[in-house]
Amino acid sequence: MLDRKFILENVDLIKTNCARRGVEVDLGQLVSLEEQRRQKQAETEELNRRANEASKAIGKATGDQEKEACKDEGRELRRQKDALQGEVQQLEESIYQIQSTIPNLSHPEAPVGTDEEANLELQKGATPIRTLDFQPLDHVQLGEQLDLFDFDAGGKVAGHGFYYLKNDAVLLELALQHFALNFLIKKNFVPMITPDLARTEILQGVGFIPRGPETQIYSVAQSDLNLIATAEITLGGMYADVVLQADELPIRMCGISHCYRTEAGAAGRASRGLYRVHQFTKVEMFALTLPSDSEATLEELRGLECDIFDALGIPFRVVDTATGDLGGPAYRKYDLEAWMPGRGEGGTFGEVTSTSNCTDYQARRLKIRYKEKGKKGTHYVHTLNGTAVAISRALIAILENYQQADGSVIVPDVLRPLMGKDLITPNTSV
RNA sequence: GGAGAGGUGGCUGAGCGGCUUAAAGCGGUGGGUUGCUAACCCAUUGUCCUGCUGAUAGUGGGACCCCGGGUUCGAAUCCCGGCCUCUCCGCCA
Repeated sequence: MLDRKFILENVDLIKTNCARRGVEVDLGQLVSLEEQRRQKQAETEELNRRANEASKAIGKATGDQEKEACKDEGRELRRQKDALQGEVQQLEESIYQIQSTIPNLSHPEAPVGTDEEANLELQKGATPIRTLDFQPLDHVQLGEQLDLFDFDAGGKVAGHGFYYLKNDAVLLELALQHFALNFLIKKNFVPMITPDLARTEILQGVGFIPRGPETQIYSVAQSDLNLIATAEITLGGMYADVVLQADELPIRMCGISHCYRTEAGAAGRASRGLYRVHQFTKVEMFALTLPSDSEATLEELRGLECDIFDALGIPFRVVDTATGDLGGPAYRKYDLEAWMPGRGEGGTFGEVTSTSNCTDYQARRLKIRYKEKGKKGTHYVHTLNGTAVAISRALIAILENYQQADGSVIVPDVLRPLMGKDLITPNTSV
């Protein structure tokens, strides 16, 4: 959420930004409602002040008659105040509703465009794409041969989009988690395993909209709990309503959680197998920084994501996400897209990680602030998030890139000690 | 899950319908005293919204004693609901 004062003082800027992001917002309505709200708020406070005065007068009043007169006056003033306050509250709700649909500002260098077509390729990973002298299989076929997944059982037990990992896929998942964690701990991230459920209020603070008609979020019946879509929710939520000391920043965490997404309306092409699923495990980086540090931190997170996929030996490219594809909270976002030889016709890049600088957009709603010693007032921190490893997509990239003509899959160097084997074949499978 | 107790400023902790402008202590900040440190003395001390005066300084108003409702002229204080914490019991990997 953007600051209301800032919005009112920069209507044209916001308008331009919304247009770039392909978001329609009735700013005129917001301005007019806010004017009314302020007016009525001031009147409410004045009535309240008078009512407070009247109440105090009762204590000092002498005769019964005088007291009754004061009571009547107080009653009447409170009645008027309550009525007006009701109007203020209604205005406030309408304003908040508009305000929360306004996306974050955009980094001046973010490519302008309405959708991912406008994303700008920034760099390639260290690993070149292999030229294969055989027809590559996709991860679903590989998994079938190697007995790594059970999509049928997933469908039977939980429905389409769920799956079982089996045999070496299980070892791969754990090895990937462990690898990412070890890597990030060395980079001073505090490792965390977070709850997989969170309150609606927390989800909203982070920028997710549970329980709406087009929500991506599963919610638990007869409770205020929702299955999280990313540990960003729980890691950010940890610090909701907290005022930090400036010298406690930056705070850097990496959290492992399961991620649950309804993926409403996303079924079909290019989401075969593990690519678009309702549940997966993810190691997520999350950072709280001083505003002056967030841009550098975003570059650092991007670098770490590159290092991880370079270490895994997976070819990828990095794209600077176009304004229209940023979502609400991100000021700037980079995606890593790994080469997936079995995807589409002859292979395509598929998103494997994503890192965003949300500036103060999440912090404002979550009320995560910092204060500097000896200085008055508080400021909102900046929040950033980035995928270290989303296991399901990383599995696709590993299986498809490391496959060999005979259908076996070489285990990436860095995972061998964690997995206890160099090669996945039908025979070697657990 | 059941039964009790409780949630007050950065912390400890009083207040239990108007004497609260939330006591007191600790801590923090500024100053004083002082060979150094410690101790002591004085002053100061939150957040959010908002009005006014050229202003991020000053000054006035409103809100905030876990959250949301209610009673009342008036609620930290009474009532209801929620959340959380502690103690005991039960259940459980």
